[in-house]
Amino acid sequence: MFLYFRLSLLRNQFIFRMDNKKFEKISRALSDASRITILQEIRKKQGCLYCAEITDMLDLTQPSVSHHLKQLVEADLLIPEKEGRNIKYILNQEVLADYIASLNLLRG
Amino acid sequence: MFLYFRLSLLRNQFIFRMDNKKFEKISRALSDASRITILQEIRKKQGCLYCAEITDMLDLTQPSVSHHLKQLVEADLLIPEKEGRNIKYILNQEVLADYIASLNLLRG
DNA sequence: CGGAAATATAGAAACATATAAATATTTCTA
DNA sequence: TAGAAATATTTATATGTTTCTATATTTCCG
Repeated sequence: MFLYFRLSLLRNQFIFRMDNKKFEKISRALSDASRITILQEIRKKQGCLYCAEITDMLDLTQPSVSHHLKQLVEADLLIPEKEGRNIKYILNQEVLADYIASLNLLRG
Repeated sequence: MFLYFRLSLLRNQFIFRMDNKKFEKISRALSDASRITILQEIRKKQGCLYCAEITDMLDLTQPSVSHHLKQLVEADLLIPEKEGRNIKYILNQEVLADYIASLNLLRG
């Protein structure tokens, strides 16, 4: 069972603190060069990119890219949206905001 | 060689963007339950804790704790300060702020 | 319906990580 | 200076991660 706590109101949007398990999972998802690149490229494209575009831009085989995308989706950083046989990946702004909020709790 | 770029001025302090290698290293340091606990406990104690206190509070052997502390230090999240045969670990607020700033760059 | 295109999964190899036991190093103190 | 206390290093083992090749699944289109 997951317990979330409301933390603060920012940018007209609720920010939730995440538990340590989730924080750990997101950190691990962020701890790989290819996955960081994926997120940066999605940011450049205003928040979403297609799977095929990601596969093209990385110097990895298709299954490897699929593996990395899975980690990002399982960490809730990306939301996959099926469009026929293509998949559009959308950056999950809320989870990213929650992760940042958790990091801010570590500060003095 | 390390190249850093000045990003913004916040809280009377410069925030620097970090390169992806450093971002990756910090993320990896944050991707372990014991290390997250260490940082949270340091936060509770206003930013610093002694090695012995950390070893006491974690249910791990001393070498394992030493290993985790090393990772946090090598990621620059903790600054070790020797005091005789004790070591005081201080949270590196600046690096944490830089990491958060990098994450904010991923947002829309 | 059959083939092609897009993505996912399974399996294996190479490498990295977490942990503990044993030992080493550093530094204080009696 | 000898021993104890605090921390680090080495070594070994078990587990996890990244990457590939090969194959499967899903979905479109002629």
